[in-house]
Order: sequence, then C-alpha cells, then structure tokens
Amino acid sequence: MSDKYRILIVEDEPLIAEDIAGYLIEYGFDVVGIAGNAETARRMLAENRPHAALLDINLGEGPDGIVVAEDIRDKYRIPFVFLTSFADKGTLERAKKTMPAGYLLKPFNGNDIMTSLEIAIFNHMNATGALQKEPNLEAINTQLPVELSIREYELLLSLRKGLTNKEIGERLFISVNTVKTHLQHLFVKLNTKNRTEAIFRISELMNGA
Amino acid sequence: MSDKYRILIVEDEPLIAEDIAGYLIEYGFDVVGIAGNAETARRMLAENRPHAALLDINLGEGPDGIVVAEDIRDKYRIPFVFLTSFADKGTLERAKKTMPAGYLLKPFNGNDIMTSLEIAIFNHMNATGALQKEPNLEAINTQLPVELSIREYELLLSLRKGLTNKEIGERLFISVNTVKTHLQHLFVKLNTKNRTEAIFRISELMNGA
DNA sequence: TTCAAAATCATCCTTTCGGGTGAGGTGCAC
DNA sequence: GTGCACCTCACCCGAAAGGATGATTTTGAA
Repeated sequence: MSDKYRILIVEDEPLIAEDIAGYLIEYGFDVVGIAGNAETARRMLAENRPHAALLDINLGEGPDGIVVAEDIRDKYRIPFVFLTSFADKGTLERAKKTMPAGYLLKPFNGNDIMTSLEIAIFNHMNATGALQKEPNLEAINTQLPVELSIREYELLLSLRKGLTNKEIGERLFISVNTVKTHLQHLFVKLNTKNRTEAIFRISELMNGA
Repeated sequence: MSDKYRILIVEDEPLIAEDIAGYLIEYGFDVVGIAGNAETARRMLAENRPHAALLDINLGEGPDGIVVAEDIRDKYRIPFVFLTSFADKGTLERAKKTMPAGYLLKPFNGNDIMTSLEIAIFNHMNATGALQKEPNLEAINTQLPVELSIREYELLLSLRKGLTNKEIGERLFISVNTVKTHLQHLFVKLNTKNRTEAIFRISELMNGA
C-alpha cells in the first residue's frame, strides 16, 4: 500500500478529469478513481476509500456534485473541494451547507488544486485529532458540586476506554478492590448509578449539556 | 452594530488592498481594516475584532503573513484565507501549519474571494458548535465488516446513554432477554467484550480513528 | 502536632452482565 | 415454498460490577 494520499475525482468531462488527474499525479497524489456521475462516485467512495475528493458540481444528468458532497459529509469522513464555474449565490448556499474544505472557481490550474488539497487534508487530520481530546479535570470539577480527586479522575479516563475493573487495577497498579472503592465515590460525585452512565455524564459535561 | 461580517485585509500593496476591499464591500462584507504589515495587523486584530481575515503572505519588510496567521491561530479564533502568489512547497508547508481556511493563488478575482470567505466563515461557525452529534447508522456501517441491523443500532443509542439492560428493555418495549441477545450480536460486530468497550469503539468510529 | 481528605485494601453480599444454547415468529428474496 | 436475516424470548451459569462497611497509611493543611 502506497503512502500517497488517495484522491477521488468527480467530473463529467473526461478531458478535464484527465487533466486534473495529471496534475494530481504530478504532485504526488494517487488518483483512485474518476467518476462521471453521482452513482459512480458513490460506488467508488465505498470501494476505493479515498482520503479526499475533488467534486465538480455540474455532472450533467442526475444528481449533482453537491449531492455527492452530502453523501460524503454524512457517510464518510473525508475532506473535499468543489471545482466549479458556478459562483452564483444559490449554488454557493447549497454547497457550503456540505461544509467543503474548499471551493475553486474555474479557471483553476494545478497549483490551485494542489494547495487546496494539501490544506484540506492537513486541516482534516488535525481537526479529527483534536476531537479526541480527553476530558480535563478542572473543566469537570467546575461543573460538579463535589470535586473529583486526581485518582478518581484517572479512574475515569480508564473507564472511558472501556476497561474492566481488573484491567484498570493492573494499569494503575492497584487492587481491584481499590478500583471499586474509587468507582463508588466517582458514581456518587457524578450522581450516576453505574459506569456506563458515568461515561455518558462526562460526555455531557464535555459538550456543555 | 451591523450584522455584516467584519473582515480584516492584510496586504502591503495599497492598490491591491483597495481592490479587494471593493470586492468585499460589493459582496456585503464590512472591511474593518487594511493592514500593510504584521505590526498593524496585530493591532487591528486586537482593536477591531474581525470575524475573518484575508492574508497576503508577502508583506515586504518584517514578519510575513504566515506570522500573522500564527498569531490568529493562537490568540484569536477566527478563520482566515491566504491570498498569495507563492505556490512553492516550502511556503505551503509553513502556511498549512497555521490551519488556514483557504489558500488562494494569484490571479484571483472577487468571486474567488467571496466564495472562500463565505465557506470559511460558515465552516468555522459550525465547527465550533456541532462537534458532538449522534452516531449515524450508515456512517457506522460503512466502517464495519458486518453491518448493524436497525434494532441493534437502536440498542446502541440506548447503551450510549448509560441505560441498563432492564431500562433499555422498558424503553424499547422488549424483554431483557431480547436486549441481551441483541447486545451479544452487537459486541461481536463491534469486536468488543462488553458495553463500555462498545461505547468507546463507537466514539472511535465517530472520530475517524 | 493534629485533623481531614485521599488513597489503599479487604470481606461479604446482591445485582447485573455476558456467553451459550435453543427456539418460535415474521417478512422478504430467490 | 425454501431459505435467510432479523427480532423476539427463555433458561442456565459463571464473571463482573456494584453496595456496604471497616481499616490502614499517606499527605497536606490548619
């Protein structure tokens, strides 16, 4: 498996598509598919698992590139850039609701595409990484009537990872009995009945519920 | 106070800056400042509090636009778009670390700027709000070797809320035994040992791990 | 120093969970 | 009609979780 980024091109004009593909390959990307319509795009997304996509909005007959974009936004977690000649307000309004990483208006060249893709992929990697942030003890405590101790907070982090009491004990070098004691205190402070509810409560606190 | 979006322009060529300002005003943006160097940009950021910024990379003497971008990334939470003629790898590498919303290469026109700004601002608003969403069945299934059934998905949603088997049964009007059967299937499909690990796996899938 | 909170561990007991197995009913595709 | 997937439920059993109580040690603040 190559370590190049795998790009899907959705463009109904074969000549333009080939042109774009040439740019991408020249810049060190892998082109994992060229789809001329939404149907093909959908299939290639499922089968080829690209890291990012370039979407023409006008695809002739049938669903347009924005529909493909909605599909990507809902089902796949990859960044994409629109390549289009539509600069009108209506199209832009529809397009931006799909949260594209970029929107390139014709005429564009290889450099335009390359820079937009690079940034789209880079931002996407950092954005998804930032989401996996672990809860912060202070942030939790400010929202609780009774503060968690450091040890209880550590237990909580292990809880979130789906570990059992035994595994938590091994990981923190304490007895299973101690783990249970800490968890009892944790449940009281979080006002929860069990571990799964505790996990849920924490995710609520993290997202300002 | 106007409800227009307030934009800061950082550009050392007065003619180009005026040109851009004209575009923006025409498209309904407010131009809250034109900075010809990093120093002025910094001051205007602090004083005028723009919603977004357009940054030329080359600012003549002194710190360039990427330095301004780093400042924005660290101190302000606003999206920004680079406007530049630098397409070289080195500049792009430096620029993308600042996580710009866009990167427009010269020559660009009013439409290029307008669409990039619209998308930058729109994405920024949605990114800082709707971080945590309910998992989507299709999104999960595309990432699993064996797809979840609808019922199993419903069970999963209840699991995430921290409900016990009994509570889930009552909520879905099925027997606890049925709940257990579904959960067994769920654990196999998610390749997890228990409910808490299943919750963790789902959050991984949602965050593209 | 004294006191209190935190951290550690244990024992006993009940409840819940999870695995295994079997099985009846429905609806849909071939 | 025959499969097949899905949903439903039951019983059994061992493992894990959770509740209650008590106790020791460490640590930091008063």
